[in-house]
Amino acid sequence: MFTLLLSNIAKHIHLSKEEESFFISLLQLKKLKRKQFLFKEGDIHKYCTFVTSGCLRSYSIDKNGFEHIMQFAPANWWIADMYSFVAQKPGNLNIDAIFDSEIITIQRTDIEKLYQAVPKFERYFRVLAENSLISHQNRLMDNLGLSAKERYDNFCRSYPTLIQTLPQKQVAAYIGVTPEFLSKMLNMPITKQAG
Amino acid sequence: MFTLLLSNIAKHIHLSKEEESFFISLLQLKKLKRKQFLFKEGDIHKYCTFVTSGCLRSYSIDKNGFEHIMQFAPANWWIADMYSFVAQKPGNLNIDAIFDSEIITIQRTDIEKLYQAVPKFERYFRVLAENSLISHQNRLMDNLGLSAKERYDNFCRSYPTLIQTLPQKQVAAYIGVTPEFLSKMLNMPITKQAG
DNA sequence: GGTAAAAAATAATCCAGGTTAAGAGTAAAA
DNA sequence: TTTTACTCTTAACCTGGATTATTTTTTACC
Repeated sequence: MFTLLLSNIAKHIHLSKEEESFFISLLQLKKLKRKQFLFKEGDIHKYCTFVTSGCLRSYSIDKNGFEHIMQFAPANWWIADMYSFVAQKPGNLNIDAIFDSEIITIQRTDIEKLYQAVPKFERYFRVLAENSLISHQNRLMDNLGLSAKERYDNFCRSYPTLIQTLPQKQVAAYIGVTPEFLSKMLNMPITKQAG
Repeated sequence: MFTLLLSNIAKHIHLSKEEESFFISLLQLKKLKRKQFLFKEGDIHKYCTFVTSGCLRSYSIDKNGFEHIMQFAPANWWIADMYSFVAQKPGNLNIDAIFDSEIITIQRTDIEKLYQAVPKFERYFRVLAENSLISHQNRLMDNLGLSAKERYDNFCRSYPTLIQTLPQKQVAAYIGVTPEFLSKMLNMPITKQAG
């Protein structure tokens, strides 16, 4: 039930039996149906979420009504509106389930308790934040320097499993093109494709 | 000498006199001349850097030879090629000084020692990484959803001091347009500017 | 299975921002 | 104080990707 999360944590820090059971006592299990929201723009984010099955996404909606996907979270990933979660102010993101999903949540106030009781968790979440920062920096550079085709190829390389199950539309909203252009690009004769 | 850094740290964690002097013993002071490199693409990043005066920048160079700026680091900011620093592999970024600068560096191996000796620093760097993550996420959404003019206005709002001292070219390389287009945009009649 | 809704394909037209090139300021270095 | 090298501007032209609209295919759900 919690094994996926515990083994994820074990990669970074070692917990005693007591620490582990204290941690588990702070967790809640939930299920989300496809298209069900975990968090809406304007809410204040109270939970950090770990996905054990299915897939969630976080995205913002720009002033023209277009969705831009910040992150996909398949099994074994954390997801949150970091800004709202950290600052405890209304967030700009929406988070919902792309497929039926099972998640584990932990409340913000409980994370603070956890940091007090088991400071090792500061390390775990530091490493997570650093890795997430690195991947966002990479993505930013890709958006500034690569063509749509290159960003698409990158995406396929980074998420070989996801690309098979996700609607094209969602991929377009992640790499930063319209669904129409992505379709055109994928059906373009090979000879015309940019490397 | 180290007061700027110490007061930055004091905002997040409290250090005893012993902890403080141990920390200081790990630091090195350096000076960089304008245009001098701290780090070049392909190097393995051994230092984390805190700027006490002047301004550094980190940037990558795309396959067409264009620079894209990841971060400006004026006084009171940290800067590093996080990927290279964390993974200890050759990095993709360059870091150099835009103006003559004074910096404090700490070696990666010493940071690990610091985490062992004073675990509170895990918290300090966790909070830093989280804040940095939030601002990179914001920037990513801005790049996906806003026009060049809006990104420029955002930049002016976020860095009111920097905008006065930076060459336009550097601002263009940050917001993701060519210097030519930025110039055109800034000299466009007000009536034609997008909101 | 039937049908309503969403997703994908196709195509014509449009535009924000890129490209190229050349000249005019301006700062730095010698 | 004169080179030398950036930086900024201007302008004509170009293009990757957006927009809009219509049709076809797939998927979800009764």
